[in-house]
Amino acid sequence: MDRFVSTFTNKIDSKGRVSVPASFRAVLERDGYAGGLYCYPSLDAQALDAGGERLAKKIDGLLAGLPDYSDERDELSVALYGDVQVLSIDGDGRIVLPESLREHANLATAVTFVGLGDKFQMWEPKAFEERRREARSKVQVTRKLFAAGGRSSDDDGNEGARE
Amino acid sequence: MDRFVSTFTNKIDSKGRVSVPASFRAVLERDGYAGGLYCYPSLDAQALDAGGERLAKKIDGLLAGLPDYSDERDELSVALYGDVQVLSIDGDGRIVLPESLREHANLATAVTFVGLGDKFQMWEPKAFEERRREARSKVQVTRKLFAAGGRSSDDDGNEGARE
DNA sequence: CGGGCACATATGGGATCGCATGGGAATGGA
DNA sequence: TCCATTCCCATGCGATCCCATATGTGCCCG
Repeated sequence: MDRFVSTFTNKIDSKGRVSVPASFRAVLERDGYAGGLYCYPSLDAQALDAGGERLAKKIDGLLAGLPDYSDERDELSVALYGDVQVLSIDGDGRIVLPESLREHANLATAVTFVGLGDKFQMWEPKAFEERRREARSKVQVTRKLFAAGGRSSDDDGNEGARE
Repeated sequence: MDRFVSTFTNKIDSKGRVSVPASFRAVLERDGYAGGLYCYPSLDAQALDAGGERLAKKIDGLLAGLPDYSDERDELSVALYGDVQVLSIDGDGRIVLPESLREHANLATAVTFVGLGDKFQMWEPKAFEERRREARSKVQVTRKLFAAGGRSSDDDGNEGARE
């Protein structure tokens, strides 16, 4: 297993600690774990994005695509790197979320970890339920577009993966 | 044999375990079994979809087509990866269905496994009976359309493969 | 041709292990 | 000295493993 998959909800204890789901930790180690977890506010949601080395490389890759000293690059650099925190995982597989991050995602007593392949997100549980509902209904639409769109080689794939 | 075929109904025991039909397990192993079974709620039915590595790659393929950090990608990721569970198969060929999945498919005491070629579905037995009846009558209609259109060779193929 | 034996599968229960969680002790910085 | 952070250990629950039983199916041998 080398991707972040499925969702887990864990509690935040009185010291602000949260267990990272064991399966996610396993992925991180396979990913060339360097003692830290990269974590930053999601750009377009009240959630946090996090991942290991692979995610860090992806961000680098995104920036590399933009010309040096362009406004876009500066903005993206700030947006992506500016708020990144490196969270260390303690001996029991737990992390501590800094105040600034908890605030952005509105985290108080529990955290829902959502695997997204290369990275994972951390949500306030109720907010995630809402988001999931939304995503589902939108996918229904997207799916119809795929089916109607007609890239036939992909078509097979879609049929298999969706239904 | 490299496709999931035919249907089986097995019981859920007091711990929530269900035996995966032996023939399905055989398919999974041929599929490059990596210790887990990918399973997620069907988007448009009260059932679960499941498969092996091949199915996982299809999901990846879908996402690979979308740019990083696009809204579409995020939504698909959440809807697909977020809901996916990796179920491990124990030494006796059984899996445990998490509460969230059982709920979606309304599974309580038994599960009907339905082979669909690349993947298979898990249904509450009565719900599946209902669904099967429906499918049968629709096939009748489809068949008449084919017959009218005139490609008779395809006729056989579809009918055989689907139901 | 028939009986019985061997094997595979499904199912149930007990024992063990790992993980999430909570709290106290040690450490370090202001 | 006080507060915050990190380390270490204890515990309870759930998940996983292992073994036992039942039911059936095919095969071999009489």
